[in-house]
Amino acid sequence: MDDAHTVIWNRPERAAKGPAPSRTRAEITAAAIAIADAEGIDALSMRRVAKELGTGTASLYRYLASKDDLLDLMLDAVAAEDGGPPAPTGDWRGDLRTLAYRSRATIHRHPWMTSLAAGRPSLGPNSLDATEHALAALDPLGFDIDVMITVVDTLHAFVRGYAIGELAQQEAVRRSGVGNQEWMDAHAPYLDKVVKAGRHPLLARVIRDAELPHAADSAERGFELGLERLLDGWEANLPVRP
Amino acid sequence: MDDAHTVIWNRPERAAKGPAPSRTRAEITAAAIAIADAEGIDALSMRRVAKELGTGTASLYRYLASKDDLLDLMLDAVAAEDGGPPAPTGDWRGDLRTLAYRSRATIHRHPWMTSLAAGRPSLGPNSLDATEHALAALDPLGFDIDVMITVVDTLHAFVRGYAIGELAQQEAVRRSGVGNQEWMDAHAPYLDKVVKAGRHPLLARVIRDAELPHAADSAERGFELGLERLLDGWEANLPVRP
DNA sequence: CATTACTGCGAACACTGTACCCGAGTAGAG
DNA sequence: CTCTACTCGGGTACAGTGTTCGCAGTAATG
Repeated sequence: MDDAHTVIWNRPERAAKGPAPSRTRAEITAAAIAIADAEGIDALSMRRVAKELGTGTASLYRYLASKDDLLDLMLDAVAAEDGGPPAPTGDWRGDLRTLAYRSRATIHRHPWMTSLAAGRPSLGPNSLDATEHALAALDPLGFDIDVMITVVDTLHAFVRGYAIGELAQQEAVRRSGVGNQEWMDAHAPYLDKVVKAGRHPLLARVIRDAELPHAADSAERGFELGLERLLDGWEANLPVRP
Repeated sequence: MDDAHTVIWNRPERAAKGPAPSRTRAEITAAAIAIADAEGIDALSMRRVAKELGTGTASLYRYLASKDDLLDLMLDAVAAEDGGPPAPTGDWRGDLRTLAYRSRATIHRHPWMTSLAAGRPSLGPNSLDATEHALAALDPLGFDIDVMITVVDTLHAFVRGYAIGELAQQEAVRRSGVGNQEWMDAHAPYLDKVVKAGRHPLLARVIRDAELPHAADSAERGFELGLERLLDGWEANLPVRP
């Protein structure tokens, strides 16, 4: 069995013999990302990609073994799009913060990422680069290598999880085709009923008294607050330098 | 326009007139969850659910407006399955920890949750219950209501994001149909190449020296570590009690 | 220059979600 | 008790999906 090609990153772009391919994997990936960005992940079909590229649908399967491979390529392409992560500055808090904000911004630019990452670990070269740089920011702290992994994992988990929560709202609005105001109007009577039922006193307090949910930058501020507490947690557990 | 029924939770189970429906929404939801648990989210189709229930496919649309509605119902049903969250004990760290572990366990029992939650805010009654209880655990701490929201959000974000990372691996294995060992074998030569290339010294150190990734309970320990740091972060920022 | 190994791609297959329509059956009104 | 209005179940159909097959054409190799 030809094991070498079962992993997309190991497949050669061009064959040894035969005519030159008229398209590249990068071209196909870019077209797919453009579609997903503009019309959502549900609009991304092989036929749609082919149409965008002015080619036959079946031709795509000369470059990709499956649609899943295309999704892998999309995830990795996105990981590289802003020229790779910045170099460590020595200020580990700032570095991690920057990393987190950039990661969140990337997800916002490509909302479909969140639904994709759910069933797909990314081992693409650009994703590996990103992990390397996150580790580099932590390196001077003197953490155990195992602890460093958990720090990076936790940071990623928080960013991913938080961004998913943010986008779930937006996606629901987009999917149902109604505007944000109409969506809130549609749910308001239901939430009112919940509050009036009295079995959720704290939720009622949230709906009545909380200011953050109504703020224009509520997601921004919630993200900042969560992130800073996370950093605080590590700062309180720095290893003793020898 | 009939706004009241545009939200699934407001739709009456039974119509005012006419014959009694032979199935319930709960029955359909349970069948769908069983399929998704056993065969993965990709195997969940309306025809498959209908077959499981011994009914016609089109009949399902008497109970649900769309497949998306079914997915919403599934998410909310899962939120209720272990009899609701436990009551606050006064030990806020313990309470939040319990909540986090239960949430993670639920996701592990139903891996498809992660791919669904990506595009769907959960406003079902059971999901609201869960939020209420999380807020209750925090109530005695004297946090501002807005801060309480961010704490709950951040905790959820971490748990969701971390569990997604865990399941991505498992899902990839399940999807490709090969065992965990075969999967690692298939990727090993590629990772070796990366290490040998020398441009990822810290990743190389991880692959060579780290013990955690090879431990049987690596995910468990990583989760615990991340969670404790998160709790540390809040503990370091408790409000001054008057 | 024949051979070989590739490329592009139309057509087809087995699926999917769901709209439409029908006969059958039931509940409330008179 | 009859009538009528409405709901239920479900067969059929449609548009769309990912993917495979087979064939014609092309570029490099020996």
